[in-house]
Amino acid sequence: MTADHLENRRQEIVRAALRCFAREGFHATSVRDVVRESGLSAGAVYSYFPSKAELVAGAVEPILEALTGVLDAVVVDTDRSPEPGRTPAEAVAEVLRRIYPLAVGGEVDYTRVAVTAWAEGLRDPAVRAIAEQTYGTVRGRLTDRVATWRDAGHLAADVDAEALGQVLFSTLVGFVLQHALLGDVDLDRYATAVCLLLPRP
Amino acid sequence: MTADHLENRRQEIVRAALRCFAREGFHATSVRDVVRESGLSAGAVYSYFPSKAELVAGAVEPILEALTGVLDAVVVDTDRSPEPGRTPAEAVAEVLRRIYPLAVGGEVDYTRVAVTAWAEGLRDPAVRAIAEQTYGTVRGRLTDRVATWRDAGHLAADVDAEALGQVLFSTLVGFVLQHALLGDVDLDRYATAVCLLLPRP
DNA sequence: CCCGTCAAGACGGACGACCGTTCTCTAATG
DNA sequence: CATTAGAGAACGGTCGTCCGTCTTGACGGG
Repeated sequence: MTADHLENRRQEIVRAALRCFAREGFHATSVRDVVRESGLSAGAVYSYFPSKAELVAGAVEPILEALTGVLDAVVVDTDRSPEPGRTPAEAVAEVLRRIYPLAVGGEVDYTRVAVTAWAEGLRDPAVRAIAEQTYGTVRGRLTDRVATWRDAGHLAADVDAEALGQVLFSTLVGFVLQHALLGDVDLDRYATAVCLLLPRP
Repeated sequence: MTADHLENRRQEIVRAALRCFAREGFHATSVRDVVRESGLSAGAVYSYFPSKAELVAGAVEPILEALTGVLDAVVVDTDRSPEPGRTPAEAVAEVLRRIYPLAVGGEVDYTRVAVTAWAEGLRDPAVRAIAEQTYGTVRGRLTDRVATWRDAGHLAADVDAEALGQVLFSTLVGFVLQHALLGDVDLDRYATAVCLLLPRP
């Protein structure tokens, strides 16, 4: 088996699994469901993933990687600009606008997978590790932006950048939750509202 | 069986179930687990709850009711004051401060149950209905506060109150998620940071 | 050029464990 | 004695996983 073939099959299976997970969550989808959705056999799936838990981890990881990717792209764009023209809140809004089409534009709604991944992270150490690492990175970037913004004199010198980074992070995950669970949030209106936070003095 | 006895037993079972759910989530806790935790028998549990799904719903409902209760209390307090002295962000911070001891001060960490309830709401219509109703109410209250604040001239007249209400709601659920999943948020620092979001002009 | 060989990928039924739920029996109460 | 809450074994079904069987396609000897 060539390495290419192995990787292709793995991705095929992961995509089938994600369709199932988005529909029913991790626990309510059986391995049989994934097998059926993938068009393969149980034996075939188990020759690419040693257990259901590994399949879950394999499905969660690329989603969170995409999030850090987008965030880094926005930060890089910002760093390139001559001066920090965006407030930290505007940076968050930009991240939202960029990640939205990736999250809900495809065949699966990744916001639904994200919410089930949060729940799974509470008990599965592997998922938790992925979440801690990724979300830690994302939040750290936001904290850095806040600190820079504060040190440029736009916020009081004693502002707690880390806590404010946590709050801005909340506006990201809060959008994900409301989109997945309540389904009544509009990206543009939400992003616009985010930009009202931490206004320039 | 007296109505008192029935209600006491039901609450006993619900509390045992919540301990299990906070540990492992809904799907990973079996009815046997709840039976063991409650010290009763399977037959007894099933004579108070017709199914596991009802048990889940019975566990989720009082948690969300507590949330709306606290929110209403804060809104009432605010309405009593001679003028709206609190910004909408400060109202959110106050809700956080009041609900925190209820959520994590007892024998179970309700933020963990909340996160698993979100995931369950994606697929269980009964849980979803409870979440939609409660969170809809909470968000509506926040939207009202924003609209009042805007109409008092503290925000531009064309501000989208509903969207800003959604953003403020995100800071609530975002705290819950970060507390449950990452465990590294400090209530006081977070609440203080929330207050910075919408400063008085 | 054709056919026999062989290895590897895929298949899908089988397995034990455990699931949610039910039902009969027991014990204690008033 | 009548009634009923509670106990816990038992049931059919489904779970995750494994493994024996089969298909397929590349390759080399005649």
